[in-house]
Amino acid sequence: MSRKSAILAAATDLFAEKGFNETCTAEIAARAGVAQGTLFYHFKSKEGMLLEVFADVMGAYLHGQEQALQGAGDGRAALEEMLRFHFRFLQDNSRHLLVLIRDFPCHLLREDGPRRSQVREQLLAMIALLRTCLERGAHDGSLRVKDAHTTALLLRGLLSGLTRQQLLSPLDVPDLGEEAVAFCLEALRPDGLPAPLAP
Amino acid sequence: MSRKSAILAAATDLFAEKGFNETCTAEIAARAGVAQGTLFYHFKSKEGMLLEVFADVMGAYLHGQEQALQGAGDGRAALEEMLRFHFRFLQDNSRHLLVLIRDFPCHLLREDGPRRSQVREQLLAMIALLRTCLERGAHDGSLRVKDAHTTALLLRGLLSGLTRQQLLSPLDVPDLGEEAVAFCLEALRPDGLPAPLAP
Amino acid sequence: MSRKSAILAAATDLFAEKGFNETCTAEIAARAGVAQGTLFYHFKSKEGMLLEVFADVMGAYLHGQEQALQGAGDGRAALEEMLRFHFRFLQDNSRHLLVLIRDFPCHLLREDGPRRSQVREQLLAMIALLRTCLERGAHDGSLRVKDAHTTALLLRGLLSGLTRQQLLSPLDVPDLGEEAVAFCLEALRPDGLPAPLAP
Amino acid sequence: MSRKSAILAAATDLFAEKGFNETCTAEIAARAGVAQGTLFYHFKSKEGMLLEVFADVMGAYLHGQEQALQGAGDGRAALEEMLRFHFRFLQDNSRHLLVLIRDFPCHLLREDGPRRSQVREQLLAMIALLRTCLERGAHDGSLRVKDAHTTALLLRGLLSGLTRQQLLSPLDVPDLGEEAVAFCLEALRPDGLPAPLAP
DNA sequence: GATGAATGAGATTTCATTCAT
DNA sequence: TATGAATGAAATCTCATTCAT
Repeated sequence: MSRKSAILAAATDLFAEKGFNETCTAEIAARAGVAQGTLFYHFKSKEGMLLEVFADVMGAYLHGQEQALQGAGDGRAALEEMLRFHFRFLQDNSRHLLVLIRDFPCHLLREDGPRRSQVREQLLAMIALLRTCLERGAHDGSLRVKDAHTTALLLRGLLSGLTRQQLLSPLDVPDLGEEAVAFCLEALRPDGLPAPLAP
Repeated sequence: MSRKSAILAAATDLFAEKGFNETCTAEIAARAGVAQGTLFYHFKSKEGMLLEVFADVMGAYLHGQEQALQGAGDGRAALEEMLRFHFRFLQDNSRHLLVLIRDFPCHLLREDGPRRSQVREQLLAMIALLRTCLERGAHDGSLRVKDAHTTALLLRGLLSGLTRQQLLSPLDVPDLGEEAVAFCLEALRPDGLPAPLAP
Repeated sequence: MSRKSAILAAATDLFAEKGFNETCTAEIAARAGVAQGTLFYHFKSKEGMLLEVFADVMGAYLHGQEQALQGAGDGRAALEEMLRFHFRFLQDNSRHLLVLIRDFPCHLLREDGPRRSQVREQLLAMIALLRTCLERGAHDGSLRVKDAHTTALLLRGLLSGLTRQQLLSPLDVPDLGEEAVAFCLEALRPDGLPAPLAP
Repeated sequence: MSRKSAILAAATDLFAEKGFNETCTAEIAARAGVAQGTLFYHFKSKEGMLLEVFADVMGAYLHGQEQALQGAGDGRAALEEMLRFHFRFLQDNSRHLLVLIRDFPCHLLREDGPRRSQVREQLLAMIALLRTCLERGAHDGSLRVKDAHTTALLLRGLLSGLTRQQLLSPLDVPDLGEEAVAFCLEALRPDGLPAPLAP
């Protein structure tokens, strides 16, 4: 593993574990097994590391969501796939996902810059993916959706809120994946379609 | 206004505006119009200020939710009231709510201490309120709820996620209050109950 | 001596001795006998210290020059006083003067700021003083001056160049004060006026 | 152009533009179009680059002054040539001259070393040139000079001070070349010689 | 109760220089 | 001859907190 990826891995771990602010660059360097200066040879700044970590994790997540969307049948099935993928990703990569939701670099995105716009685009891409899925369902009658964009935002809020609660809550929160999937599908169920039998 | 409440007000504003880490105590003192030392006469530490700000805002929020719960008729109506109260609070007190969701003191709550347990209890109280509401609906048949605790957690996750998205997203997010209320009610609608007419 | 003036004194010494860039803040703190943080309690930045040191020394210098100008008789005598004062100041306060000419904060003055404009004004004040003196001499016939402003600039360049050479040259340079005074007076001697006898 | 001269050219530009301390080696390498390591293959250190840049510029300057001195008639004419050459050089090569006067490596010259003594010798050569000129004038009666060495130092101080003021002053300083030449010639004019007519 | 000067530990970042290739 | 990744020492500055008054 190259030094740069060692740094990236160390930063990902630490940002997830302790948060961006509480992680100091000396710690990242130590965990990556490189000198402090090496960090700044490979990245412009600590913030630059976060942005790159961010883009990487988001890239993997988006890739998975795209595949979930493509593989599925009707809109409802696609949505189910996407929701399930989210919670699977949460289980398998909780460390990585934590970076996304812990220090989502809100303030970083207000200003501009190449990395920044990349992250913003990824965020929009996720919403677009959800919208595509919802529009398909609206079209084929498998989902009841009034406004696809609004509903996409609603779903994204729900997913990120649940994930945040799961990973960061001081309370012990059980895995709400199945419940959440059922909740969403039910909320978007067309009138004619009967509720699925409980498992 | 006493010095202590001036400090609290200043801290609330700044924590909401810039976040806990980015706010320095000198700034709080300046905005409150007191000396830096005065901060530490009234509070044990900067973290202590956050905890108190937190408890205050959460107290007001909980108070409102309790009233919403008590005033309403059946479980479904009560839930609707609670959800609507949340988004009204978000509109009227976005600054304050921002403190709750921006720096939700996750790491602060892991350790113990008197203030810390207060905050944890408030968090539990909110979930209990939602559960009460859901149980009432389950009992009177106005809501379809399998497990009240799980659903309460789900609703809390949804609310906090949407609020976070609303207040912190780098994207322009419209007010999703109405959509969210409809979404939740629909998800919990009993089979027999017809969907409400669109407005 | 207050801590702030101790810092100022230490900074003056070190800036004169080693130059601004080669002096580190830890050294200033050590020599002033204060903690490093104290520097930044009293000054915004290291550059802020330089600016203040600068303004102080320049203030003392200007004060002396003003007195030299006021006390003298005709323009020629006034100029002589001013030139002599410069070289006396150079002898008595070489440490302080060194700060002025070593790190004359050229680049600092391009941008703006309250301190910066103070320094710029002091610089202009010095030139104005020289011009006043030259104009007086032009008026009373004791000096031959074509353009007072230009000549003032020329004299300032000469003085600072000589001072710089004196204090910073790697060569051993003798005190050129007397020579310089004679040189300047001779250069500005009106046609009618006989050259003074050599001492 | 060889790599080494590309480096030298880049260093000259940057040292003149931003000063020695504010120029970093990475920048020099980038502007020269070579790798950072290459800098240290050709030069012992960053300081070594400055010394070489210095010697080069000083060499060109001295060469011009020598020619000015040789080509002229009596001492007075020679001095005039030399002074004029200085200001012409200042106009044509302000970038290069800036290196000489901006970071005149005072502290560098205190210690020893082969390059260092070269620079010191060049400095002495310049003074010697001026002295030669003054002595010629003293001898042929075209200049009134009491002590040639002292006056040479005085002229050098004047020239470098004016140049510094011209190139680095935060104030807008007009070209003082003509004034300076006149000023010096007048200061050294023998009693019998009438002042030249104003142009 | 209130102050604000002082602290010192620690954070990020810079940069000349080295060295294996 | 040339490279460029890597270094680590050092520098400036921040900031929560303390304490004598």
